[in-house]
Amino acid sequence: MSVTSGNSRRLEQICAVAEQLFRDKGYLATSMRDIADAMNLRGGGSLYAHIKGKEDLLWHIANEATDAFFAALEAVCAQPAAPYERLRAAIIAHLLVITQHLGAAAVYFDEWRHLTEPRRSQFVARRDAYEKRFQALLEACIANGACRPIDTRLATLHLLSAMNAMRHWYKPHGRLSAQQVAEALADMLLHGL
Amino acid sequence: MSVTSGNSRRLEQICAVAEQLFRDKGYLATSMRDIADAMNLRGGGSLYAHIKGKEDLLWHIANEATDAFFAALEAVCAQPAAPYERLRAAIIAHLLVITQHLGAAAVYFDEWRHLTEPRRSQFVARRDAYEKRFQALLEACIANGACRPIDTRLATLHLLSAMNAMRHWYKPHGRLSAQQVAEALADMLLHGL
DNA sequence: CCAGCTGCCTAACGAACGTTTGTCGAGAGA
DNA sequence: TCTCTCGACAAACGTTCGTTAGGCAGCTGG
Repeated sequence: MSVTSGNSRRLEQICAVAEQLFRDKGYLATSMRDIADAMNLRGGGSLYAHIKGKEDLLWHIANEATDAFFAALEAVCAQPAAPYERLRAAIIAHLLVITQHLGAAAVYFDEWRHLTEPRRSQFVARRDAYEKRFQALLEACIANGACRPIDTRLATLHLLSAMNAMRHWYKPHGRLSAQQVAEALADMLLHGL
Repeated sequence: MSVTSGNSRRLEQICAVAEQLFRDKGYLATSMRDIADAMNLRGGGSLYAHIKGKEDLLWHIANEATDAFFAALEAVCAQPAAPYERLRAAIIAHLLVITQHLGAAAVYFDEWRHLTEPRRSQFVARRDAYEKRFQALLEACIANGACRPIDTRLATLHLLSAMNAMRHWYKPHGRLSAQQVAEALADMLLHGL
């Protein structure tokens, strides 16, 4: 994973700080000196004992996010359930991953395009595979009669992008818990306003 | 509008090119030299006969987008209609503005945060006002009984962010026309999957 | 025919960026 | 105690950025 040396505890700290800054200001607007400052280091150079370059941070965070989404989806699919219940569970699981990894979600949805090849293509391939799994869940619902026969491609694009848009307005420690927000959102997505 | 001189036809051309690049690569990743290149000019300096600075372009595009959204919403509200039909018309109008101004939409939703104060605050204020108008439309539907009594704040956030997420996947000249996509999306938002 | 304006060119500026390098103090192991 | 390792420090590197300045071609109105 492109680590140069030693203490991987420290690497996780750097990634956590970078995640927050990438979400707040964006990848390009975040300098190595910003990250160093946020860790109480005096110069950006100190970070290079732990990483090979700035893009390593982006790559590491992007993969963490991808892993989290896949893990949540596979946990849902591992359990026996009717197509509709499975889709609903997958939606809620996806939303909960976002609420728990807001920084990584920003990288996963917005900042990934600053990856250079070939990592960018690798990322996109994994992302596409995840979307196909979701589309299959939706098609199972329609085949089952649990959903209206709508355009599945359009519906999948809408469903995923609508879920992902949650990162723009969800605030932790708000009036509702993450679980409550996720359930309410799943309800609106499945049954409308 | 921060124009330094002369031909405002040329300014519009610059903005059109910048809009495209800001959408493709992001504001920070787009250099003045990139914009000049895309206009077949040989150096970034030539642009400064028409603008005062890079941020002027962002500001100009952001305002064009805001104006377009407000104009579409006011056209809908100017016509007499029941709350539900008015909400549906507003949704479709909003989606059509996005399909017709994909570059400006990218600035309106993503790149605006690179505006510096006080313009950033001015932009956010206008954006908030627009969102409040939409929330009022939704509340009218609930008061009317046309919609279920859901959490209006949550529903508004979801509705707006779900509509805006369309910019990530909509492609002009696709299988469906913009009008068809907008109507299908409005249907899914209002009635679920 | 010429004066003036407009728009683009070229070159350069200072600042900020990611990254590299050499140094040094603190702690661990023998 | 000596030695080795590790993380942080400070300074500097080459590049790219937004921006400025000066000059020059071509059109326009008198």
